[in-house]
Amino acid sequence: MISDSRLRSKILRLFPVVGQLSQLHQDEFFGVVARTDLERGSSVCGEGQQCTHLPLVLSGNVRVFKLSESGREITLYRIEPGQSCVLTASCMIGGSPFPANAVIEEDVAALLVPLAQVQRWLQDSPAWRDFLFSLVAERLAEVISVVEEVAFRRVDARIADYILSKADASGRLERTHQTIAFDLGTSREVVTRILKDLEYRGIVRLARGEVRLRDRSALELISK
Amino acid sequence: MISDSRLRSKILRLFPVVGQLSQLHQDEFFGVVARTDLERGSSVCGEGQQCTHLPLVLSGNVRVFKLSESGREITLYRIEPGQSCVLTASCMIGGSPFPANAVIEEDVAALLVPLAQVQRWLQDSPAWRDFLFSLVAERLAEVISVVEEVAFRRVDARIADYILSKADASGRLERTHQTIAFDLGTSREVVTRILKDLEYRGIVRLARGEVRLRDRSALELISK
DNA sequence: CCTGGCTGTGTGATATTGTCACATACAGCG
DNA sequence: CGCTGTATGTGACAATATCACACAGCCAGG
Repeated sequence: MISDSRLRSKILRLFPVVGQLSQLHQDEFFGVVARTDLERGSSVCGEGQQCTHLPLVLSGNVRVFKLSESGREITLYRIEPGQSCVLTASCMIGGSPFPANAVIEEDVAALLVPLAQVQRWLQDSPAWRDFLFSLVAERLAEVISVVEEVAFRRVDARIADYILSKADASGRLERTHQTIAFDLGTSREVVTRILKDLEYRGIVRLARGEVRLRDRSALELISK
Repeated sequence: MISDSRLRSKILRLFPVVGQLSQLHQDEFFGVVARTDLERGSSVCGEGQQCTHLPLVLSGNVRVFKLSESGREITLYRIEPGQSCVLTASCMIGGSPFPANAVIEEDVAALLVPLAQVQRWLQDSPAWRDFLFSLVAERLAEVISVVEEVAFRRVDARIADYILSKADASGRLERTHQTIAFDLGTSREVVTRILKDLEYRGIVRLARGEVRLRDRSALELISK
């Protein structure tokens, strides 16, 4: 039950779909959803697990990834505030098990919507249907672009993209080589070598746990 | 408009969901859907194209794939009879462009459902909702498993799997090395080399445009 | 029947990426 | 200080991708 009006308006801002529900369903929404906090590092859905609630993320983020037997990982996508775990959603509805792992990357505050309501609003609200379908379509597109990346692009170009897109305004990126490797689905050594080469060429500066961008345009060239 | 009763029963067999629509919607279904034939080799959805109908496949199949600039390809999944192009579906509903290519692999007969009906039945029929959601969930799972394959498995193991799963009862597989490479997202030379090695080891026999399985258990070992 | 031309296959050379095995460097802490 | 993890650096070698080209089987037109 959500009564705090500040929280309500935050919810409405992040999930405009809630505002598009009928007054009745909106009341029901605030009545049945539960707020949870999930701590950084905790695992959300194990491989093959069944889910009974649809989580709507208010803050923090969740990394959804695949694990290999040899200890490598690859990130499929991240769930950011205003989004939801559609894999959860589709598995709930389709009844299949969850085909990946998910861990909290930054402390998450989320709302849990029980399966029954998810289904009912799906029936009653076009906005809710669009919301869920758009989420799934978006994810499918994201995962397809991961396939494209892994299958066709060179690792140096992917690392270049990674730095360009994740570095903060001052060009700093706080990650270990291992973290980057886990995101990209490659091995730590490869990341180390490519970064070292970029440093040698004066394009980045390296320090323990951090990459600093020096020459943005050169990196853009490498990212092609 | 579908009036042929043999066709009707085929549709009901391939798409049980149609039988679960209300009588009214079922009549509407047979009234509004159009039958199309698509010829082998024709391209269905170009990258970035918008779709206005949901195609339900009755026979034949469609290969959905990604193209790289360098001329490589990778198959994301195939649409078989009884299935539909959910990418189409989710793009229709989510409004985003289609992020891949699709070509007819074997001549296709399909039904086209206009967007308006797709949306309306989504509202009225739980069975229809489940049908569409399950399709999307399935595709998402398929594409995720492609990511896993490409990122983590060795090409020889993937080729072994490929032969085991696609060869007919007598162990024959009619494909060129290029075709296999396109499916797996690797290059033709790599396929040639691995197959040649398998032949040298007595596990397969090669001929122009065909692979013949000789030693199933050895291949299963390679596929791990 | 011969002969191009096309498609499919074979192969070496070289670059990139993944794996294994260690070495070294840095940070925090008693 | 020295100890203990975590993070990074690197050589050697295996697997894969790319490039360049050779050659083999098939087939249509002469």
